[in-house]
Amino acid sequence: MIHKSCQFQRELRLLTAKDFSRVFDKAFKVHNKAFTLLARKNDYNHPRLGLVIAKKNLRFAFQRNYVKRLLREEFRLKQSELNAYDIVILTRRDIAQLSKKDIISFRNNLFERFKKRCN
RNA sequence: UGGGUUGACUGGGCAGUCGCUGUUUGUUGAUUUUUAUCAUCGAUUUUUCCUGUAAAGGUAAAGCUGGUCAUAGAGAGACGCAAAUGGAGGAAAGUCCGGACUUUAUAGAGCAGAGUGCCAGGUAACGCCUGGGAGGCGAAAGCCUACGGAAAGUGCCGCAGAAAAUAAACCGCCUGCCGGAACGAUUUAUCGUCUGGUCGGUAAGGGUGAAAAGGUGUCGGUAAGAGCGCACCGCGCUAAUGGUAACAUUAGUGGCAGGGUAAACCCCACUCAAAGCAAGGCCAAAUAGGGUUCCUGUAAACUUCCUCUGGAAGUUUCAAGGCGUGGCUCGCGUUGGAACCGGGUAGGCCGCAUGAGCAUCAGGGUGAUCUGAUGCCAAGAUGAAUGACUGUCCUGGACAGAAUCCGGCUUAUAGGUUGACCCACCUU
Repeated sequence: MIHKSCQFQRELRLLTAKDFSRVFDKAFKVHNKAFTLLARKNDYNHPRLGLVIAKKNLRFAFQRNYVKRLLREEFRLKQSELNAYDIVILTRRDIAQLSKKDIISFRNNLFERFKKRCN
């Protein structure tokens, strides 16, 4: 049961354009320098994650992959602490100038603030 | 040993924990297909009996067919679970070339357009590669080169310069002619030198320019000069020899065509149909719309018939009606009903991982590469996987992420391994 809470399977992701536009329509936001987080309550009993990593902000594919992996890993490990929300995380323009260390700290900051908002 | 040139390989390792994704096997078995048996229900056919003038209705049996339930057998099998096993690159990048594949087009030929451009070979093909030639750079190994045509035509070439091309003559140089008068000689009016003008000759020298109609010469020649002649070099043409060829060498011959620019138009030779995996193929819900068939109803119109103030049949048009608005009436809104067919959207599946494949060995070839034998199967996602954390080791990890697939080119790249060659120095 414990290990199950650290999985990241298909049902934990936003899969279709409908899911995404549902969140974009009506969501509350959490910002910092690197990311924007949009969230909306869903009808399941688990959270779901969707990522929007714009090519405009991060030009090279390896950078985009790196950011995606960071966010996905954090979501995977923290999912039991999150409520049943559909979450969409967008990158912001300034992220291209940040170091890997900074990106990690901004990521942690984002999730902390999101948890506070939920509670 | 140091410096240099040029190929080939590699692109952090190990252990543990957690995760993503493909494949295979096993397992559970939602669901589903099919067969058999039993039960039950319906349609239909035949027959029995009953009612009825008839049409028809009811009843029972048999045959056939379909649905449902149960049991048994066989098969498929989602989401899962478990185990095993695979999971980015040398450039995956740029999208610059060439192919495969798909759809469309296509008798053949031509024009236009685009591309290529020393020769030969390799290849599925290429603008790639290999070998060779020519030119250039370097002391050498070696490196670089869009390397066909300017003697088909057109365009462009500032400034300078006399002139930028059937040549011309600014300063010069030189013969002749007409003068001058300084000097020298003497034959006393002639010669030489100098000097002014002029008819000509000249292209050696100066000057301009990127370029001035080959270059060099203690050569000959001349009034001075000049390919005017000669020798050598260069160039053109011809021949021979070597080479598949590009080309090279040698000999003869011509005193010698000719400014540059063709990544300017152009000419010549050769090549090319177009669009791309969002190609393209298949399955296909809901809603809306299309077509075909059947059915219900009643009204109107028309036609035909009969026992003619009426009735029956047919055709066409239509919706009385139905449904919704809690029930009823009015009102309002909406609409014939059913079955089937085809197109097609969302969505899904295929295309899609066995290939101009890789490894080893043998053989042919200078080589690119080809042939044969044996062995191997090596990412396949789709809101898009190939990762995170911890420990440890070292030389402290660069550039950078598959998206239909191959062959190249170009660009980026920390460090490491290794072959060959050149030069210098030292030792023997």
